[in-house]
Parts: sequence; structure tokens; C-alpha cells
Amino acid sequence: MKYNFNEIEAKWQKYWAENQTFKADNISDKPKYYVLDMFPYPSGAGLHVGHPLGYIASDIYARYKRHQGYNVLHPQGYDSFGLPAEQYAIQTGQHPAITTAENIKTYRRQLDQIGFSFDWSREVRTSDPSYYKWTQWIFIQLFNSWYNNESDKAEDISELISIFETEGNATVNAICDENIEPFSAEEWNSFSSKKQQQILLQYRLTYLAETEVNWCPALGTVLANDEIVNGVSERGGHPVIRKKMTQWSMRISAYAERLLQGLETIDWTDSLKESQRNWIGKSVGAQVEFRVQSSKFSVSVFTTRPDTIFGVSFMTLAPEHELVSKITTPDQKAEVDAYIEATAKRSERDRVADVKNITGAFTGAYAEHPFTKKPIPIWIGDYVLAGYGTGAVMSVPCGDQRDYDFAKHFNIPIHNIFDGVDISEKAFADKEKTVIANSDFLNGMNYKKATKRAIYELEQIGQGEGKTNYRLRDAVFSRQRYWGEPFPVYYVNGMPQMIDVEHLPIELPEVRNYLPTETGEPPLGNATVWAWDTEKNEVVSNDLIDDKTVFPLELNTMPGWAGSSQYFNRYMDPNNEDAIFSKDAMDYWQQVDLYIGGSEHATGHLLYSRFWQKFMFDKGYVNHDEFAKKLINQGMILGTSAFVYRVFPHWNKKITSSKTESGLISESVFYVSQSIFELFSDRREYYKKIVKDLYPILKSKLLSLYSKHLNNQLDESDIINHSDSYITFTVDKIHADVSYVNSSDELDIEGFKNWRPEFKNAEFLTKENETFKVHREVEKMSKSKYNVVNPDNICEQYGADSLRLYEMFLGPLEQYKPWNTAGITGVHSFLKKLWKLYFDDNGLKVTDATPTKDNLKTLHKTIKKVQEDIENFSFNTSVSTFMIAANELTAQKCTSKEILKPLLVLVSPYAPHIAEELWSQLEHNESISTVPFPEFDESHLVESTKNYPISFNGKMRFTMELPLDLSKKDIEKAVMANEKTKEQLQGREPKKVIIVPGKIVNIVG
RNA sequence: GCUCAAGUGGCGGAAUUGGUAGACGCGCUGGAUUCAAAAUCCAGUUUCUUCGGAAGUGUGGGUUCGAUUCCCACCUUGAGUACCA
Repeated sequence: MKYNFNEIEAKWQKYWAENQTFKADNISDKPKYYVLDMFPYPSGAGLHVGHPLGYIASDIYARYKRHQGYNVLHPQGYDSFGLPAEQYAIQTGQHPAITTAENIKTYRRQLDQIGFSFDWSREVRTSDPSYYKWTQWIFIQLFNSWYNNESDKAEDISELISIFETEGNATVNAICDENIEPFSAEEWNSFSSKKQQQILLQYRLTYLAETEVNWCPALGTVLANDEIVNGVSERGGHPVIRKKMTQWSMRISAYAERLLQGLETIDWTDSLKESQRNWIGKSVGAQVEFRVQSSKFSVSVFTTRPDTIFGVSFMTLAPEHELVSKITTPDQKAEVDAYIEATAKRSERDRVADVKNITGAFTGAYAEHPFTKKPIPIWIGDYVLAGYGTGAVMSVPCGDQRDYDFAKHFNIPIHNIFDGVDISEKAFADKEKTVIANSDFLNGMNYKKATKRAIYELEQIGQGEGKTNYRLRDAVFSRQRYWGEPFPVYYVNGMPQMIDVEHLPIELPEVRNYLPTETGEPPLGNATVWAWDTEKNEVVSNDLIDDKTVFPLELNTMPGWAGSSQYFNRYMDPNNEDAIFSKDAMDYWQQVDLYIGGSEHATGHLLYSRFWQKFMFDKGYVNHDEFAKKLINQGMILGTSAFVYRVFPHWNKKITSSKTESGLISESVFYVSQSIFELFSDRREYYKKIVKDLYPILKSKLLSLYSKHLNNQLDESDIINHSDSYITFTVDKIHADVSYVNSSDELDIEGFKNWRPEFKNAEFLTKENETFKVHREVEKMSKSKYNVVNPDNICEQYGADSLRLYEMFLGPLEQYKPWNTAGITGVHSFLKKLWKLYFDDNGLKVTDATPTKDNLKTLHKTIKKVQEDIENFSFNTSVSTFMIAANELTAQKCTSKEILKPLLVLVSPYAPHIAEELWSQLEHNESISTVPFPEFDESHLVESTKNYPISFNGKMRFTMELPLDLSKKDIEKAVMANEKTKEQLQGREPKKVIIVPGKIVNIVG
């Protein structure tokens, strides 16, 4: 019987689906284990070979855990709200729900053909109303909560109201650190309802506020900080500007410290924890008040170096700082205004790009030093960011390089307050390496002591206190888009009201088109049925809006991360219509045991999910305040892009000695191979060299270009010698679809010409006697880079088991690695070899023969290694181990059922189809998926002799077979008696002989 | 600039607590089988070599009987982050 993988794989995929083999029960005597993948966004391009990498790894682990007797939850679903479907809708008018459903169908087919052990009965889709009902529910819970810093957890807003009613906000303000006017209980009770709502909004965990946001004009929406990369949007690379808008925000900053501390309790990768720590950006220091001389104002600054307070020689405010206009003196006003205007004009990106340029302006005002009472000039400068700390710094040039540069640039005096340190060239920032001097009561103290003392003294005079600052900003939660969760919110007198939970979900309305409205409102502004009737409790037509019972609904939708921040908990009880999940389900599954996904979500999804989980924990809905115990980042599989070089010829004609006319010869653009391109690469000798080197190859091309466009009678020397009329070239590279390129980098020119119309009649030039070779580069796999490799062809040609094995065999899971199909034949022939252990031309050849010692040794060696590998997520090495086992058992001509049966269980997590098929051929009626994992028996590996490596000065020179029970003395005797030892020593006496029994012998000579 | 990760044959990679560097696979070379091809099987494949051996894991030092593994300095590559006070 032949290994007919297509047939076998289809058969078992059907079996698993029909028998619901991988359906996880919420009630079980078995211990539970929850293996989770990051669910995919179903893009129109379908799955490429990079997507399944993490899924294969988690599937191997999930299957292994089933063999170990666990009740395994291994769900899958779709993060199906998002931009691409919406942009497609804008272009074509097709409803995003239709596009999304189609894409999901493709994804499902592709996932099924790889043979994952997902429990599809638990599938979730974030764009499904029955799912986003619960996203809306969480939003309402957040709205109805505030963060009590005293109990350090989220609490119901009703408790805050009762505090206000009985004692006003004096105590709460102190803890909450909000800039809210204090009020008494009497005042609170006398406030209008609207005023009360406005105040409460400033305490809620999700709140509506006028905030400066990242606005992306091209996408017509705001973006979160983690959606911006290098000053442009992550999706599409469009510019981003700062803009003030009223937006929903999430008070993640309240959880900054707990998000930081929680990292200590979870088994996530260090690099991921490090990025989250950087993102949270905790700094410990002090807040200090500087009174502004002859005014009622004071400047409040945050510093991590209160120990350097006597080194302050000026202060710097961000240009946007609210005090700037209030303290600037009349004679400095013009200069300050001009500076503010100039910085406002520059985009965030320009400012960041232009770090070296020092700019600023003097306000004319002076602050007073809290201790010396000396005047300190107040400047403004754009190196101080309005968004961090207080937007103002006390500038200590001797200890901070930026302050130092600013001081030097504007000739501000620099005081040295460090003992025995030279600051004539640059600032001295190494705080551990000196002690404080010239600083009154801080003299002689080290950094730590001085910091403590400075804070104490500031507190004594009421001008400062110890303070911790976080870089983490509250997360903007509104998006001006259609394809996202609608908010369960309507507005009465401009104040947001929550719709009762019992009326959820509020479903996305139909719209005429998916673009913003003419008045600049979000796409939901196009909906005609989008108002809330508070009497009927349903969505009604906008025409019915009146001031009594029908009110406008929120027009923004939620961001992409809303749907993914609790999906892992929903999987525990996905079809529950009465609650996000039942308490029983949560009590059983607890939390994710293993989460596998990409590191690109480090500061987005993974931080937001931890935030929501902590909130859910505070409210008592979940049992753990971290949702995933262990997390592994799989590396990305990269594509190997192919490029051809496109050459643009330009004609040039010298008119006078200083004037040359030139232009593109657009119809003569041509394409060249890698080897010709290399001739272009020396840019210093551009014109002459290129034409000279290319001339032999492009002779006819050049001559025709000349005669055509310069209308000149030229001979060859004119061209080569670069006379008054000449040709120059510019070159760029364009992606070629990798399907037109073979493994030797050769381009199929005919196929390529048919790819796009502009190549149809184009010229493709390469050196004589050479094939046309493309340029290769490793990049992220993406449709736009034409380097996508589709798993479908591989499944068809080699089978899913080969694909699974090969993706694991490529290298360590966490590593980034380029895809290269070349090696897949290796794992495929292993599977064929494995099959041949069970079948030959005459059929099944497995017997009841008693296994030999060698058979047992091979099997148990394999059990040990594979088990260790799976537990260490070292899947690449267990594929090698399987190959070794198959090679050895083939050589041993093993047919013993006692060996071949357990071998199948070992292989089953990696190559489940072939394992199931052979298992059933061995007369089993049940799936192999829950058969116990074989027990490792050490006794089969015990040896009586050891082939000792004999080294001289640490270099292995030969080996000697010796009994393992030999004493050290006898080993030495045997080794010294050996001929080869004498040869190595050449008569010298060994200085020392090191013997590690069972390991090595080392002779030092 | 800062932080993190990684540098091993022609290639992907292995060596888990310091103990035979290059497992396993790809590719390549030779052979068997075949009319031929595919497939399969066998042998070889780090480099140099006077065929005895010798050198060798980015570079230079160090610790050790012994270092791919530990320590120091440097170089290169990749990723993240960036005026964070």
C-alpha cells in the first residue's frame, strides 16, 4: 500500500469534524489545560505559510496534552472587525459583513486542510452581534466604574456618588490626582444633573474628554499610540497630526503600576516584558513647585533628579504650556509668539527628526529657587514635551546633556554641583559615580541620600513631594469608522447615557456609504435609522429625534483592540446568551495556560487585554488578574522577495557650458538583471563609467536611443566619451511575483511579460550567455511584496503532515526565518519512510515479534527526547529525532507492534493524519488523539561500556571503548597503555590526567 | 543614542547542567537500479594536509585540565524604542 497522503488527510479531517473529536467539555474529571492562539484577522489574501507557524506549535502542544490525559481547550475564531474590509467597502460598495464572511470561509477551508485540533464549536467572531454584545457590555461596566486609589481597585460609580453626597470630593481628589475643583457635600447635592454628570465623567474608567489625539487625515480617523510607527500610520503609512477632539478614552493609566507589577507574576518572554515596561515608562522622582517672581503663578516640574536642585540654572516650559502666555513679559512677547507659531507649524515628525537643532525663546520671567530664593530665568523650548510629566522641567545643565546643550547654545551659566567632575565639555549624567557639592545641606551626599533629603526639605517648605510618573497615556477608544463595534451610548443634552444591558446588542446600522458625512461626521452619520427611543427601548429613525424620548446615538465606533481584549474568556462559554461567560465555566477553565502569538502585539493587544482582565478581576468576574500564565512569541516567517531593476534612460544636451537640457525617454524604459545592475552601482563615476561598461551589452539599445531622441549623427566614441549629447540612467527596483522565479533566481521572462500590461513589450536585458537573474531580499511576507507562498499548493503536493513537520523543522519557534520550500522534500521522504515501516508492497508488515534490545533502545531514546522537546517548545529538534528513529528502525528491520504502536503516539501531535491512519490500520477503532503518551523506561538505555573520548590538552584525539564500571585508576592504566597515547605524548610524561567517569579522559602534557 | 536578541560548513540548523563541534535535513559529488527518466537505495561532503595529522564556532583577551557554552572589551546583523526631564 502506498502512502496516499491526500486521501488519508481528507479522510481524517472528515472523521474529526464528524465525531467532534476535539470538542472540549466544560465538565470533566480530567485536569484542564487551555492552549490559545492569537486569533487571525481574516484578510482577503487568505492564509500564507507564515500564519500557521504558531498554530502548528500550539496544536502540537494541545495534542500532546490530550495524550497526557488533560481536558484541553484549544479554540479558534476571527478578529473580524477592521480597516481592510471597510476600505474595500468604500471602493466597491459591498457591505463589509459580506467580504468578511467570504474571507472567513477561505480561512476556515485553509485551516481545516492543515489538520488543527481546534474546537470549532466555540468559534467567536468579533463582528458578530452575539459576540460584540459582550464587548458593549464591558464598555458599560467600565463606564459605571471609577478607580479607587485607596483600595487600589476599580469600584462601582455608585460608591463614588455616595462619597460625594456625604463628604464632597476632598478626599477623593487627593487620591485621584485629578485637576477637579473641590466641592463639599452640600455643593454636590445642589449641582444640576448635568454638572454632576460632567464631574462623574472625569472619574469613570471610560470617559468622554477633549483630548489631543493622533489624527490621520488620509484614513479619516484617530489612531492610538501603538498604531503609529515612526510618525506615520501603521496601516498604510500615512502622515499623522495632532488634533484636539472629543473622544472616548480608557483610563489605563490608573492601572499603570499594577500592569508593571503583574509582569513579575507571569511566564512571558523577557523581551516582551521589557517592551511593556518601556511602554509603561515608570520614573520615580519628585514634583517641585517654583514660584514665578512678582506673580501669583507657580511652575510645577517633574524631575528624577531632585538631588541636583541646586544645579538649576534655568527652567524650560513646553511651548504649548498654559503658563507661557500668562508669564511672558511685554518686551519678550513678540519673540515668544513667533517661536510658538514656528513650532506649531512643524509636524511631530519634523520635530523628532530634527533633534540636533536647538531652539527656544526667553519669556522674560523669572522663577524663584525654593531654597536659595535666587531668580531663575524661564525659557520655552520644544525639547520639552507638553504631554509628559507637567510639560515643564527644571534645567540642570551640569547633569543633563539636553539642558547642557540648551545652556551652551543660549549662553546660560552652568553651575557645577558635582564633586571632582569636569563639565567643560559635556554634562555629567552618571549619577552613581560622584557626590553632591555646592549644594548647601546636600553637600557630600551621594545620589540616593541627596534625593531623599531634597524631597524631605521640599516637603518641609511645602514646595514639592516625592512623585512617580508614568509614560503610559490613557487609550483613545473612539474611531471614526463604520466597521467596528457601535457604542451602547446615546446623548441627552450632550451628556452620554448608557443603554440598559438588557437591550444589547446595539447592532451596526445600514448606511448609504462608508465614508465620513459631508459635515465631517463619522460614517455612522450616514445612517438614517440611528436614534434611541428611551420609551420603546429600541433603535429608531433619526427623523423621530425630539427632546422628550428619542435621542441621537453615538456616531463613533470602537477600535480594533476592543473585540480582542476579552475573547480568551469568552471562549470558555461562547454561546452563553445571558452572560459573557458563566461562573462555572470560569471556575473550571480559570485562565489561559499557554498563549502563542506574534511579538508585534506587545504594546497593543497584550497590554490592553491585561488592563481589561485586571478590571474584570476587580469586579469579581474572573479569578485571575492576569489572563495568560505563559506566553510564547513565535517568530515571523519571512518571504524571499524577487526584484527586477527598471532603468529609466534620460537624454541630456549641453546648451552652454553651464546649462544642460534633459528629459526622460519614457517609452524606452527597460529592465535589467542583477548582473547588469551591478555595473550601475558605482555612482561616483556615474555617466562615463556606466555608459562605458554597458556599451558592449547595450550597444544597439544605446545607438537607437541616440538616434531617436537626440537626432544626432553620432559615432560610438561620442557615446563612450560623454560628449555634448549623452545619455544617463536612473534605476529603481520593482517587485517581481515570486511565482515567476525558480530556485536558482532565474526569471521566467515570458510568464512575467504576461503578468502586467506594462511588461508586455518591455525589453529584458542580461549579459550574454546568462539567464536573467533577479535580485533577492528577505522581507515580511505580504501581498504587496509579491512574495507570498500559499500553503494550499504545499498541502496538495506534499500533504498537511509534511507542511506541519517542515514549518517546525525550519528552526527554533521564536526565531524569524525566511521561507524556503527547497527542504520540504526531506520531511516528506521521512513520512514515506515512516509509512514503509508499517507497509510494504504486500501490505501491512507489522508483527507480534518480540522487540530486540536495539528496537527498545531506539524507541525509549525517542520517547525521552520528544517529550523533553515538546515541554521546551523545541519542536525543530524532535523532527530530527523522528528521522533518526525511523532511520534506525528501518536499519534494524523492526516490525514489532510493541515498538511501532507507541511510535505512532509520539508522531501523532506533529503529523496527526498519518498517525491516525496507521493507528487504525493496526486495528484500532478509536482516534489516536487521546491514547496515553508512552512511558519512558530508563532501563532500556543503560549501557555497560562507554566509548571514551581521549583528549590531550582538551583536544579530542581518539576514542577508546571501556567498561563503565571501571575505576578511575584502571581507566588511567588502560589509556596510558594505549599505543596512540604514547604516540601523542612522544615520550613526554603527562603533567596531569583528568578522568570524569562516563564522560571524558583529558591528558595534560 | 538607549534596550534586547543573535553571529557555528555552500544553506536551514544541532550540541538543554562547561566534557567527542557540525546531529538531522537541504544542496552537491560518486555509485547501484533503469532502455531512459522520476522515485528509491548505498557511499562521501568544515577547511587545510607532506594522508602521519593540524586548524576551526564574528574579533581580541581572560577564567579552566577542558569554552560554541562562563567573564571583559570590540565588530557585525536584526528587532524595539527614541528629546520621557
